Amino acid sequence: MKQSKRAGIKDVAELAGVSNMTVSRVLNGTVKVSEEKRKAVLTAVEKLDYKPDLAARRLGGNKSYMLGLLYQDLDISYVSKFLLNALKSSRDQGFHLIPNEIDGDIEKSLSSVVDLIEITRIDGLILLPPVSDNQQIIDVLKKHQTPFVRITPDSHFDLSPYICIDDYMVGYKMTEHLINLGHKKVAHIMGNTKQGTSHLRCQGFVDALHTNHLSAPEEFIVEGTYTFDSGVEAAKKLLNLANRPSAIFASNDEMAAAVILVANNLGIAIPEQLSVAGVDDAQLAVTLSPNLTTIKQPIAQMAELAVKLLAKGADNLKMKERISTAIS
Amino acid sequence: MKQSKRAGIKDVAELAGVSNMTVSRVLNGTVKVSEEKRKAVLTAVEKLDYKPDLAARRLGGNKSYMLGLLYQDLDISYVSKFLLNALKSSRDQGFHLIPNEIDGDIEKSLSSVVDLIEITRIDGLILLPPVSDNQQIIDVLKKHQTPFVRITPDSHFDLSPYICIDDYMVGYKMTEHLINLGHKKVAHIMGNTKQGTSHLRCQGFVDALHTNHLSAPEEFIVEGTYTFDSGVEAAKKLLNLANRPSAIFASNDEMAAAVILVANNLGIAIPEQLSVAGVDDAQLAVTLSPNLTTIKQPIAQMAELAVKLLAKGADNLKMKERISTAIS
DNA sequence: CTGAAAGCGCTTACAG
DNA sequence: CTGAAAGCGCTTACAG
Repeated sequence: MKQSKRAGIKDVAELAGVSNMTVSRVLNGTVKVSEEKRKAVLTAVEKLDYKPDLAARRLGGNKSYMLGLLYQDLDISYVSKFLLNALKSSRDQGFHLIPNEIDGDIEKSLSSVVDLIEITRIDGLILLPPVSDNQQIIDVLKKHQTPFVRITPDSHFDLSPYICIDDYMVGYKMTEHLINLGHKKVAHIMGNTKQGTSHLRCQGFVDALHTNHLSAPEEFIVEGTYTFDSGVEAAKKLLNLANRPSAIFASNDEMAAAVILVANNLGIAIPEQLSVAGVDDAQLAVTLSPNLTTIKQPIAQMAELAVKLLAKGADNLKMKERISTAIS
Repeated sequence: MKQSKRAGIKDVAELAGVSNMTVSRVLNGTVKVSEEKRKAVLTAVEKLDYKPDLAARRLGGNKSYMLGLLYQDLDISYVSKFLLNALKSSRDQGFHLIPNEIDGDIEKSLSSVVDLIEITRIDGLILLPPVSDNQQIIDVLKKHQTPFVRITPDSHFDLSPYICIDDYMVGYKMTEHLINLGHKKVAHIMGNTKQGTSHLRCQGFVDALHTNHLSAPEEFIVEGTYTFDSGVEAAKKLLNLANRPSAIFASNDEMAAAVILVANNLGIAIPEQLSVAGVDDAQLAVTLSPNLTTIKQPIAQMAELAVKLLAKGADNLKMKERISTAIS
């Protein structure tokens, strides 16, 4: 209470009867320290309420305990929710998160990112879509060899570690959800077949049916391209079938919305005669229609995982992390 | 391009033919340096693309170039907008902003604030409402002698510097706005007379009338308490007047909404027979009714001012800063 | 106006 | 497993 100054590492070392290094090692948990000394250090730390200075740690070592978050528009609910959760996770991990906007002024944006790397020496960056696919940003990060994790990138998946939802499980769970609703005749509108995502979701769909001793006739799986128009085409095919499905699971919400439109035009009542399900993509975080079942992105989990990956250090970065999803 | 390592202050000093100190002084602009050397330094800085390391600056000196922002709920549009603007201003001022949530877990929240002060050694904090009136937080900041600026606090204005809108101008401008609309008979519903804010807005009202060679009869100024109910009472008094006003300026939106309700009940058409104006308080940032003219808080300006005040250092902190407003 | 010295509080090698 | 030394890259006094 009467301490004129905050306790430093040497105060702790003195009280514990060890050297600075032992204190440092106990706190960082990198190297083995004898139980005896470890306890003495911990006790001293507790007693003095010692907290290692962030700047000194950065300057002496090589970790800054700071992470950056690159976003484009904070006003988007997806972004602010991610930020909120990322801030919480960062705090839990003992890191600070510095949000940084990437806007139209790309020169300025790039220079602010470089400053984050060179001046602040952040330990890593999280890129939110659409920054996840900003080649200029990625190039700069690569050049500076800064660890970064991209959230749901659209392409170039091999460029860096990234986090996306588990698309197989998306397909599986949504299909299972429809089956649990009592549906036996479930159809699927695939997304663009050039994207792995589409196939994963479709596989989940097929497997969920199989697990539940059901199967879909060939004509129940229609290819789309994730656009509303392609959804309209696909829906027409499915709903004009002699033996039409009682539920349609579209690979994204745009196509699901198209299904609803077509059904309405055909006088098919939703949800009485047809259940429609979609998947919420990327920044979208709203349900397009009250009659549409959709899968929302588990933003909190993605944020937490992103922070943890970077907090653990660049070495632990795998190329891909998948997150399970919840149906709403 | 081929530099194996980033340029340090000594590299700049060497290139410029001066000492480290001269470089430091030129960059911080604190002390006079001869024009000749200053130019040499600047040239060298430019050539080497020198950027002083943040941690070293913090450790060597006493500024961290980091600010904290305390908020309670990022989902509130007022908060995310403030954050966004504060982030931009911080960047412009060469500071980093670390957002930190204050939630129900007050122990944890307080400790995170203490960490911000003791570990990160931020240079100052911005408190957003309702944190601006959180006594526990304020006590901690006072104890640690950390500079902080409160945004639109509700009370205890002498506890710290704070930023609020210029209430006199709010009253003045809104009244002027109504006069410009052609109104001659403008009434005012004051807010709680125990708060200075109410009197300032009322004075602005009176002065605006006066400047425009108008005046309000005594019964045109009614006291309210900022509540909806008090607005109803006040509106009844005003609208039942034999010579009733053609425009009513209420000191906040709650009371203005009440006026609209009462007018509707009385069969008075808005805006044909009556114009209603209010003031957007604190976190509110939406217009309550399409027929209501309201003054919005200049969030961007407040954020910028808050950052600038803290960036300039504790010495420059005045107790009160006022911001002008815009009518929408 | 300018500089040489010391120090900020940690961590990285280097020894043992 | 543990410690003494040196250094991270700046800035603060202290001199002149």
